[in-house]
Amino acid sequence: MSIKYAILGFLSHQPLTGYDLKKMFADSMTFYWSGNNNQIYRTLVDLHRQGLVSQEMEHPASGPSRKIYTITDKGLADLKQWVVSSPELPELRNRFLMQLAWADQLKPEELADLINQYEAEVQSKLLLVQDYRQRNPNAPDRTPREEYLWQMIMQNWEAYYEHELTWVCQLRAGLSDEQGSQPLTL
Amino acid sequence: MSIKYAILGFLSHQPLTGYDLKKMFADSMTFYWSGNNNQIYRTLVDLHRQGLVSQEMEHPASGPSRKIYTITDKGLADLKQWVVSSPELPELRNRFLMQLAWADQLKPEELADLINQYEAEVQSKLLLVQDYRQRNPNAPDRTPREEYLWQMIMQNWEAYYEHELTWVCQLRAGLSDEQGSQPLTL
DNA sequence: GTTGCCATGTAAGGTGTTACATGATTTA
DNA sequence: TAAATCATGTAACACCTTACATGGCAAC
Repeated sequence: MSIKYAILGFLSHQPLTGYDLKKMFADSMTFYWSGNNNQIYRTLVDLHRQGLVSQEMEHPASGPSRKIYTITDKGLADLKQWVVSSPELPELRNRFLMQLAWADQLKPEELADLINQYEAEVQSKLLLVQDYRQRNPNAPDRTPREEYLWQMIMQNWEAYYEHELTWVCQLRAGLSDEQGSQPLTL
Repeated sequence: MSIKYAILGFLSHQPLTGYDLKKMFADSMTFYWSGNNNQIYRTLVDLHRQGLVSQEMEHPASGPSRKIYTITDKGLADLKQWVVSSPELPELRNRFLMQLAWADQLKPEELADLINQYEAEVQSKLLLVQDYRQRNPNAPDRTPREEYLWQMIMQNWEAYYEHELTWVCQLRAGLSDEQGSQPLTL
């Protein structure tokens, strides 16, 4: 359960409502969640039960009432304990690679088409990430080291999509060169 | 539901039992599944109900009886339809990046330690993938184009872990250089 | 006055993992 | 005779997504 720590992480910067978190997930780029309500609100209830966050109701004169969650010392400790725990290998599920794996029944044009579509997807995502990174140069409340870490995280994503693009080019080149006779020397 | 197509894909080469599939997933490298029984056997039942595979019981004189599944024409058509369907962006969940994101409370040694652990994980996985690729030079029943595609799939994985390693080196370099003062020019 | 945003939540279902259960056969 | 492998399956649970439901306020 890793959304738990994503939430604790966001809360370690500032108190937030469920709705705030939902938005943060939705446009975070680096955190893959769909930003769906169900998980967020349930997890918040759970965190509260475990004493990792405290809850405060706010009934503003205008606007709907909201529950503001603040991380507790216990929550901070739990977060830190997770942060130093052994990192795992990334989970990478590339549906396109599976399509390729069984693509031999396709005609050359069909295969080329598939590859082009994938390239276009990756390309547009890359632009999104680059754009996002330029629009969010640095958050004001971050230490230099933290800022550096976040930049490197963004760069990791950017590099991933860039490498994916160059790989696609290689793939296509190898296919047009007489259907891949000397692909391994590329 | 993408394990469905992974199974159909394997069956498009040859008839297999659930147990065969389980082993293939377990040591496939490129297909991330845990190779757990539950999903495989359930999916096979489901595929059979849908008429995408046919089932044949075998009661060998020695050894347990087994159910051999063979892909049908309908199954082949379904597989092909999926293979040409629009590819999606890969799903990449990197727990380590999330740990980094909230790592600012750590002492420099703790952070360095975390990074080293991640590097070691990636390094050993890379060796595994490289080793696997060299041990399985080419399957006998593949067309040249198919062989090429599988090689490129393996290369995609290999390249991913390689890039992850170089990124880790950059990350560390930027941290030791006076805590990331000029990280962006890397 | 209707669309859109703020804000909370629930229902239902799909997807994936771990662990359990069974029984025969092969190998050490 | 004990352990490993072949072979099939179930139970329970964790995780994640889509869609639904409600209601107030703001802006056009």
